[in-house]
Amino acid sequence: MEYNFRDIEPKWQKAWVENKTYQVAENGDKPKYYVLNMFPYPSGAGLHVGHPLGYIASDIYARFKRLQGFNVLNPMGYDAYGLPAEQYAIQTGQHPEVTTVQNINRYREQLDKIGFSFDWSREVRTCSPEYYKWTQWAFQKMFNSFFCNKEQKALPIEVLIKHFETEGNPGLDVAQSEPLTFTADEWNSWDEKKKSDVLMNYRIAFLGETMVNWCPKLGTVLANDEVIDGVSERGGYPVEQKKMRQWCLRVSAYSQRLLDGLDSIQWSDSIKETQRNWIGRSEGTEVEFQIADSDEHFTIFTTRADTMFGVTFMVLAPESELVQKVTTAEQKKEVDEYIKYVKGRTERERMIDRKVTGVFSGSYAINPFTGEKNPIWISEYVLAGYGTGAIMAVPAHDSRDYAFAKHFNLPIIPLVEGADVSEESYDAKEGIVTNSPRKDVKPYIDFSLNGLTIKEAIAATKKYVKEHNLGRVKVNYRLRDAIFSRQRYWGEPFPVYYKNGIPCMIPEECLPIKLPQVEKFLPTETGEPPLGNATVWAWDEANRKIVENSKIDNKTVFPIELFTMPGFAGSSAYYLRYMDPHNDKALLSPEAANYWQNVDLYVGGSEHATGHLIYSRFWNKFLYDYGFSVKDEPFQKLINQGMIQGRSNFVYRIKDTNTFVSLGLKDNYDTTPIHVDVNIVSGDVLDVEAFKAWRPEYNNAEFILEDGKYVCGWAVEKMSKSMFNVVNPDMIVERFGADTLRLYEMFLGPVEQSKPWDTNGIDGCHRFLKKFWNFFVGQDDKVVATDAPASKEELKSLHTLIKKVTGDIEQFSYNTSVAAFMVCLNELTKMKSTSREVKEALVVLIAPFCPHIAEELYHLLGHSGTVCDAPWPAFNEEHLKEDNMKMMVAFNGKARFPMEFPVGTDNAAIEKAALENPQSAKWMEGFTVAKVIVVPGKMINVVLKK
RNA sequence: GCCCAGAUGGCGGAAUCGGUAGACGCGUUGGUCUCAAACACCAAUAUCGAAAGAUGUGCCGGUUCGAUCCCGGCUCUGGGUACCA
Repeated sequence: MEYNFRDIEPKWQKAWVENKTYQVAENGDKPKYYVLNMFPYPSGAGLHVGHPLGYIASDIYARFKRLQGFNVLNPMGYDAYGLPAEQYAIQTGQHPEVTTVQNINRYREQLDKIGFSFDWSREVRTCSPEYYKWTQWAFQKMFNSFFCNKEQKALPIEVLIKHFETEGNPGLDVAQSEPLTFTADEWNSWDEKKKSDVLMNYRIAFLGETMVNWCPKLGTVLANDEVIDGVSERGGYPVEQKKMRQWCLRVSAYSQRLLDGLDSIQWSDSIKETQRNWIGRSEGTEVEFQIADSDEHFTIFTTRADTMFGVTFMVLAPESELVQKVTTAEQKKEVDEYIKYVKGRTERERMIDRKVTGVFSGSYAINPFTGEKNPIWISEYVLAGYGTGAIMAVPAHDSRDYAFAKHFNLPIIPLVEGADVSEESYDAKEGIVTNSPRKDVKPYIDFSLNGLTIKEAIAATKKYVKEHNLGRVKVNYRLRDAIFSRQRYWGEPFPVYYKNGIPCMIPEECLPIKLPQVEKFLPTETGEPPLGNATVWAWDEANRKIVENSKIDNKTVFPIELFTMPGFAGSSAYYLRYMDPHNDKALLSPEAANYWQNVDLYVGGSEHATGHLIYSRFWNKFLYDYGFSVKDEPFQKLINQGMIQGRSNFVYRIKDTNTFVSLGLKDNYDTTPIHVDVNIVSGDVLDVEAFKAWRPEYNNAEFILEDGKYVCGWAVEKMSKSMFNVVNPDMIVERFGADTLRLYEMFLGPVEQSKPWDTNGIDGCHRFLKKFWNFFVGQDDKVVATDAPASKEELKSLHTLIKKVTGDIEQFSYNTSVAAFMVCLNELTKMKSTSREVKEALVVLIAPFCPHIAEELYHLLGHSGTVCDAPWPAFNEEHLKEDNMKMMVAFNGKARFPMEFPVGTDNAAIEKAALENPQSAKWMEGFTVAKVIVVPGKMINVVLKK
């Protein structure tokens, strides 16, 4: 009987569904293991062979863990909200829900063919109301929370309100948008609106003013890449920087915890490093500067407190509120012009052309260390959003300050011994401090840094600043709060209505607030977001229900928020929902949370390093603070699978003709390379007839062949439709079977590495499975297996494999596992092994990789039940023990010939035997032996000298 | 610019602790089977060389009896990030 994957695979896939083989429940008798893939966005293009790579890798791990006796949760779902479906809706009028469901069904069909062990009974979709009820719920929890810096956790907003009522806010150490000061009396005297506004300064989900790219003509906010040269990509309308009220999440409050948490999880160093940079912790000093001839003062932030004596000017961000205060009457016109100029520049423009710009404000600041008056400048190179939006400029030791000083001809004072600052600044934090204070001026204060190293000088300055009340030591984070609203249709609606300008939460019992129907998916004519098109979108407070907009009276019926949530809202806590997906009383039950805890293994692309993987950790930490999640970190171990690239093929058309020339001859002509569908090319040889049929314009194409063949060129590129290099997994499954696809995807190379797909190589894996099948099944359709004990060689071969595969799977080194299978099968075939013991073990070993063939053979071996519940074969070291050790004799490190010794031979005897071996004489001729190094079992190294 | 990762045959990639570099697969070449092709099987396949042998893991240098592996410097490729003071 042949290996008939076309019968075997659908048969077992059906059996798994019928027997609910992969459904799991909390089970206290077994240890749990939670394997998770980043859930896909179901795009209209369907899956290509690159998509399942991570799913296969995690499926192998999940199956392996199950065979080892773990209760494995391996769920799958869809990140179903997103822009492409909405864009498609705008173009075609087709409701996003319709296309999304179509795409999901297509994905499911494709996934099912590959034989995953997903528990589909736990499927979630971010766009289903049963799911986004809990996204809305979490948002409300964040709205009703603030972050206490002292306890480093979220607390209910009522705690803060109580504090305000009794003590006001002095001395409060909480995360906030900007510093405010008020007393209890002031608080108590404020009306509802004012209180609401003040609380926004503290809530974890809050309405905040943020800078956005605003296009007045389109009436919408544009993302950075939708703006080109200051005008909108679509329409070419002017775009300006505008402060807009948006929902935000106070992710920045969790900066330190997000940073510290990285030490406790097993992620790759590179992704941890990316997150550390993104969080951007920097320890520095805030120093107060008095404005000359004024009572005003301002604060700057610096990490280089050692350079206080090298300050030659100050710079404010153009958006800083201080700008108006420091601008003098004479400079006002110039400053206003500059501010106007900066406003017209987008972030993108600033990035591309980095010219030095700025304007003098007319005022001076007094340097508390030198007493000198430093001019205050305004320049866009200082960012309002970081630190205090004001800096002290030390041109000698900061390249940006240096460029500015050179451009505006400002003084430069070097502060490091031997530093040459005539051509560029000296930015390194190494060297001995000098000129601090300068020897040619009378010291202003009794404080010197001269002679100290830079590190010592920073510490000494910090100490001085603290003791003399000139400022404070401060830690800054680069991490920004996340903007949480979008002016789009296809996303979660906010459970918020506006009562006389005050945002109010729709009661928790009324959730979910379902996305309303609209006729058009574009912004309204008055410039409102698409939800403005909904006619039933108002909140009747008394009757607690959604009603027609026409009923809005702002007394009992109020408008509902028109923004929707961004993509990361639904994907931030989905792993918790998988633990208890059908619970309509809570996000998840405490029982489920306590049993499944957190994700043990998370598999997905590294492109989410600074998006999803930060938001998710933030979201989980927030839920952890309230006890909904039982672990501070959501994903214990993370594997980033690489991309599968496409391997494109080219044909070469001779210019202005319809003649195509083969690769080897193309240099004789003036040709244009043209992408050709990889599915009509085999082994880089073009199927000429298929090419003619491919497109009408090639019907009468002519070819210049080499050796009777048309050879195509090739290149590795991204797998995409436009390059005609997309390979569909369905086609591979049809031709070779799911088991072959799974095996080959893993065999291509390390999971974490990007590598090109080449369908030609798949034959090797398919051949292996055919041989594997033939090893078990004889001519008469019966499994050939004898109960006689396995020979020593068979056991050695088998246990080498057990050891290798067990170790490899733990380390996600699947490609070498596959190679080990091939070697082992080869050996066993040569031995004509018929041992049942060996075959039983082999079936279980291959089950994680190729579950269908394993299941079939398991049954042919006489088992009922599923191979998924078989025990993983135990490794026995005894079988690998050798009688002899094979060693290489090397001369000066170069290996020459092998020798064998019984295990346990002592080093002296080995040395003697090696030197007396007749082959050695040849190499030792003309040399004397300096010493001999014996590495038992490996190497006998004879060190020779003349 | 800064941070991270990587560079090994014609190709994808092995070498898990510093010990015979190139496992395994593809491709290529030769052979067996076949009227023939396909399939299958066997053999060879880093480079130079008839061979003995020599040279080889991006480049230069170092440590070591011995380096793909450790150290210093450089080049290139991929990814992230960007006036973050």
